[in-house]
Amino acid sequence: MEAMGEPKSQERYEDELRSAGMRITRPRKTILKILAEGEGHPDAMTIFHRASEIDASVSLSTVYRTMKVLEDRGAIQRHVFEGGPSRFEPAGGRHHDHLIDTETGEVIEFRSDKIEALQEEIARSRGYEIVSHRLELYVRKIRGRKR
Amino acid sequence: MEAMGEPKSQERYEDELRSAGMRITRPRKTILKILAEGEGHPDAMTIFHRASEIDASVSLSTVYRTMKVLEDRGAIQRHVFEGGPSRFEPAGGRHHDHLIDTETGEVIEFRSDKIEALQEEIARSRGYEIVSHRLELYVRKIRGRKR
DNA sequence: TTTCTTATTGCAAATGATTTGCACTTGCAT
DNA sequence: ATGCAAGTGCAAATCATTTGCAATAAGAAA
Repeated sequence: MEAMGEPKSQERYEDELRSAGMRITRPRKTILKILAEGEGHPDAMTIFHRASEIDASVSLSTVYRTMKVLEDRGAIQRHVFEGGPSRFEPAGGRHHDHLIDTETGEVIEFRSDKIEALQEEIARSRGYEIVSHRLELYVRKIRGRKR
Repeated sequence: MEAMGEPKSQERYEDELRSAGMRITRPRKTILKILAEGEGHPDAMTIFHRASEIDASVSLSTVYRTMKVLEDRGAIQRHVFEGGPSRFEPAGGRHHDHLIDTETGEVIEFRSDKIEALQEEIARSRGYEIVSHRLELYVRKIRGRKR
């Protein structure tokens, strides 16, 4: 049922870089491994920390540089939620939007064709075509019986 | 027909500050005048420049401090569009979302009750309640006959 | 496998937007 | 008019991210 931010294997990421003529270096391997683990929507610092546990020599700059390269190649997507640092997720799945739990920071993906259609309609009616869009719902868990 | 980001008079802004026990200083008066002119969705630097023409002594820090105060008092709203600096607009009108012309940076407001309802539904179905949300359509003007 | 070219790296310093510490002003209640 | 806390300008600090540079290491070629 999971199918939007579908994680990719480390090999898949490596191929994406290799086929773009990029070198597969030690630090990159480490970073890709972290991404392949697919733990949520990590920010650069989180990736850096996880990577450091595997190889203490990878630098934060390299994390940033690698993320940029992956983003440019379309291998990952960057999201900037309210007031926070950029967070990344594997790209390639279908487009989707996000629910951000304001208490935990957890990100939940969702998509609504109805909303997509309405957006399209709104832009068109104003004489515009959509280049990209973002819809973010900042939410709080409903406690109580609420089924 | 304009009714969402309805501009406010300088007096209105001053009252909002005064009733919050804040002093109406010279720099604040200048900044509020700029906001009252309601030219689009300016960022701090733009406000600073416009204010400087009226009173060259107002500082950028004061612009930032004033915007923060106004935001905390709920007198204005801050928006951070893709990769840009914060931009401000008078608050108080009905909630609305934005279309951002990717070529000119112009911001157009809109609202869709249908979309609002769908968002509500999506959050609820996941066991959450919406705290706030943002929907931004990055668009490009459709040229040609397209009526 | 050794060589060699150049992409990549780590580090430190630079950026850009925004915030803050501090000593000096200035609203404005008395 | 006065007094003092709120507000200000300025410079320095923050935060996330980028970049210059000299050193290092992929991986194509020999």
